[in-house]
Amino acid sequence: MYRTHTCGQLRAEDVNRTVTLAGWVQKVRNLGAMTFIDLRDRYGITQIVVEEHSDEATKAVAAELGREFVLQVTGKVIERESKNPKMPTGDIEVAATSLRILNRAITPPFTIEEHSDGGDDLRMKYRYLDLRRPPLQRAMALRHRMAHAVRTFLDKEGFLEIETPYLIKSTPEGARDFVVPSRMNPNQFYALPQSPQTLKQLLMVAGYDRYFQIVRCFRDEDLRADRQPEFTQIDCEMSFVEQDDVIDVFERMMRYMFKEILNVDIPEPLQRMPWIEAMERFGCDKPDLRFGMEIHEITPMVKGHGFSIFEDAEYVGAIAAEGCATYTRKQIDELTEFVKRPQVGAKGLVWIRLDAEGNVKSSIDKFYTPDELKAIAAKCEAKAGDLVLVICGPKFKALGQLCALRLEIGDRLGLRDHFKFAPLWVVDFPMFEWDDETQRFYAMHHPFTSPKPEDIEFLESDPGRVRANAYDFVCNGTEVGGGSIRIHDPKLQALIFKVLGFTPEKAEEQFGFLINAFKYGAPPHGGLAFGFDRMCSLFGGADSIRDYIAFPKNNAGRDVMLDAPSAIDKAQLDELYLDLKPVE
RNA sequence: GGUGCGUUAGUUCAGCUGGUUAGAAUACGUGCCUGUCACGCACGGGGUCAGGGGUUCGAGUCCCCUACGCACCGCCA
Repeated sequence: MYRTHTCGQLRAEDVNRTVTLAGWVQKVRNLGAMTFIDLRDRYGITQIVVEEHSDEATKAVAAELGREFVLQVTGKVIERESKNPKMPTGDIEVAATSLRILNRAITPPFTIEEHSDGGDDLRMKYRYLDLRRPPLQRAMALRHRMAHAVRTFLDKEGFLEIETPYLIKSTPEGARDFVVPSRMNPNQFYALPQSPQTLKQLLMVAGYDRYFQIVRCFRDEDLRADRQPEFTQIDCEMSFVEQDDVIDVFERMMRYMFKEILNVDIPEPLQRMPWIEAMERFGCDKPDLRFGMEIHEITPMVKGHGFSIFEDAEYVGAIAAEGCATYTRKQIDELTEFVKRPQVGAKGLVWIRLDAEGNVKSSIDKFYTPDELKAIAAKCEAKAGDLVLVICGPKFKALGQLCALRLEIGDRLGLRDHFKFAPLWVVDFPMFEWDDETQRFYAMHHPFTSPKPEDIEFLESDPGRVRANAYDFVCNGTEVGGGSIRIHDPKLQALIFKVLGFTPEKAEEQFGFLINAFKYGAPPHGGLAFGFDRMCSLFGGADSIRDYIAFPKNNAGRDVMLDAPSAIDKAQLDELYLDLKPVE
């Protein structure tokens, strides 16, 4: 037996017990006659003491120890002479009677402690060392507990977890597919699923009316802090349901998760905000409701005063930055620079300062009287001491820029507290999005999403006006989940494909298996999928999902630890009938 | 495809308007130390300043290219 206890287990009541521990040497403090060793495993740290009267063999081993040696210690638990209240095991220590080196370690490239001195890149390369650190171990444990809670809840609700294949058919709509060549079917490729969307719909046809799966999905698109090429979804689908039924189940699931994992009570029921309202009040479809500073349209108030920038604009909108009237010229310039960055793309920023006494001063004093400026400020719900910030342009572009500005101010004012949660549903998404480049409509969600019955009449005449039975679960400015009620009527599905520019032949080629299945009695159905990694980072209070994935990819989609992707040899290529094209 | 920031000791970083032998902290090694827990003290080793090109009497420092890292825009039905 390698150990009788873990390194996080022993307490004052264990004094006098003879124990054996095994773990990694985090730190050796040699005081000359005596040596202290911090021994670590994933349960905690226990201090080992090698005293002067210890036998020579034990002292010799202690003198040899280095960081991250794997060590087995046998000894007696004793009360510490000087206790350490910062450690759960701080009342005791183990007086070693025997030390056995189970394995040696070379010096690690960074310190393996609560706060490492290593940079992100280095820690990623030695991920197995970083994963020894308590913050990463807490993240892995959180992820485990969350997956467990999901399964517990959905099992109780009668959902079956059913696995779907990873080697499936490529469907060029949407994200780029990762593809896998088939040796037995030369020149043909599987695709890895971007989500099990069509498969779970087939499960509905098959009569499994409550399905879920915690499943890996793959998208060959550029990465972000909250986006990985392979990521995990809680994928769910239900039959004989309408939008309210789906929202009901998964709102209860989220309420259960918040309570079970964080002991946080979220409102009941959650707010449901129509997409257009989210856009007009917050500038985006995933509003951060942890703070106010909503966007207000002031277009009619500013027109007709000779300020040509506003005269030419389709839309003029503003937010009132709380307490920012004291911002210096330099700080306002910084904000102006922020909105003018290519990532935000505004042409400029107009400001109106409402000082503590209620006097106004602005960058457009020449064009508006103080009373007019005060009226604009009032429209934005600005109080004395606030700074009104105005952006104009094409409506949805300007709204997006105001959204970016609002979040920036929120960050600056510390209003985006990681441990405050503001969840909501965003509903009534548009069915289609127009793409200027390809001059066609794309499904905003996916082509199986059903339109609102009352909007079906506009499908052909005015597709941009049609709203979908689609809904997103949003929290703190992040889209955590999304779904829709699907189409189960083949005629309606054919019409949607037509609006999306699919010829019947193209639709048949890509989705024939689904269209065909629907001829055999498809129940009305719908569902949704949560981004599990994002949910973990949200619950863990982090911005990046990488710390909640044991072995994540870097910015360029590389696994720097494995050094993947990598070239394969000629024999492997030949077997797959593949030739490589030189990179330009 | 694009924008911004970054790359200097094992590690995290400093290094100003270009100017002698590139520093600090920490880690590492050696020695001393009986209550440490960020142990302490002393000494020591450790550098292709990411790579390439250019400007200059002279480049870690300025310019260009490349590579790599991070964040973001596009993209992510």
